[in-house]
Amino acid sequence: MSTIGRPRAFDEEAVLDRAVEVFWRHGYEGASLSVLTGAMGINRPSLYATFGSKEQLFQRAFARYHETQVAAARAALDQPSAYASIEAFLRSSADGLTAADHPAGCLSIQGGLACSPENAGISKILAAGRAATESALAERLSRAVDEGDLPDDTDVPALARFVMALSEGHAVHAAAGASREELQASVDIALRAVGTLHRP
Amino acid sequence: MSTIGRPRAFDEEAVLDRAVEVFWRHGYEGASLSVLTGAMGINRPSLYATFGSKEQLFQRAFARYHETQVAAARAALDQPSAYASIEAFLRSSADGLTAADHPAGCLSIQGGLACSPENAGISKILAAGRAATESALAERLSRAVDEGDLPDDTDVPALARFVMALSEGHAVHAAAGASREELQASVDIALRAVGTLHRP
DNA sequence: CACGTTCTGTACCAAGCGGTAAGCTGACTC
DNA sequence: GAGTCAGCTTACCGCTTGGTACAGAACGTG
Repeated sequence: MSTIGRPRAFDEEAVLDRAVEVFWRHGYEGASLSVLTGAMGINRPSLYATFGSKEQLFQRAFARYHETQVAAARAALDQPSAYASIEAFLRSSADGLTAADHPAGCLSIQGGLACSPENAGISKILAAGRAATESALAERLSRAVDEGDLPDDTDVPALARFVMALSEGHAVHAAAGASREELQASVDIALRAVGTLHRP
Repeated sequence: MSTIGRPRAFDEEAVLDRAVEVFWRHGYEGASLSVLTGAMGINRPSLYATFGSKEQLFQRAFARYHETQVAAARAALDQPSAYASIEAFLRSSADGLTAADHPAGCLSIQGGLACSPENAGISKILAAGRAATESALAERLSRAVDEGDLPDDTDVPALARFVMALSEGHAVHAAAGASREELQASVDIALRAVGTLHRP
């Protein structure tokens, strides 16, 4: 914008990344402003001047989470076959859910599946994010049907839901301490189901 | 206990059921004492005299949830084959997650996957409950291996984890509004994977 | 009937919550 | 170097949180 006035003493994206981590670890309601500002290294008024409110900060954080984390899983859908896309999606999810450089699990679920009545909007935002990912999955699978890669009578929404639900369950497991190998072994089993779909 | 003194004006199990529903809908931290006492129809001091603290109330509520809800899914494991047990487990879970007489989803997950630091114990209690169900599943599958129903080289823990993770994912979906039929269609796909295990 | 006992209702507590007003600090322009 | 504007710091706001002290009400017992 402008260079007049005292320059900002922090990098907006950097402090946003710290906020992502706090929300990820403690959820929306569990992340108090004191913990947030402590982790972000800025004071309350700076937070409010920059992001507006706790809820707006969360939305920014959630958007950034999608850019930096969910994008990888979505990119995995660029595989030549439906099977390969699902495998890549599930494997990269499992990797992301158990990566060492950030909290275990998934912000879309840790963030606040259940909230107090006044924060019900947060649950909706998270659900919308998950639904968008599921839609991307369904679109990829629909293309596979068009290309003859999957049978015409494939229940595409159900298959997308199955894959997404498994990934969400893995997120729950990861948050409880499951290892990467444990999740990948579960993926192995899921892929057996997908394998049966290719040969009608 | 004793009949001396003023008799209690409420039924302990009845008010506990109301507490279960509030925790289920709003999670541990999202369920304030005001909302809890309002739904339970008792005053704060009665709640504390009867249950001790909010956390102890939650533990009682979670135990009751297991008795009344999770027990059905566990009972589904009493089927003659591993396939039938898994199918019954997943189908009864899907039914329970979308029943009309209580909130959608699962208290074990809605309750508080992520919490503020001082309530981290709640997440652990919930995780332990889920782990217990997964163990019951694994035990049933292990028996199936012993009986020759599943191949000797079956990765039993992974299969149990797969089934449990899918069920948890369905809980996430149900909380976001998924219908019973949508979940059952996802179960249909999962069962394809299980079907391939029976014929080695 | 008065007693001890136990529950209920009101009214309250300290602490933490999300959010903000006001003044100081620092970097730029003129 | 004075003026200006944005950001930082401190201290505070009203409100809600989980939890409790205290007095009154309802019972069984002497």
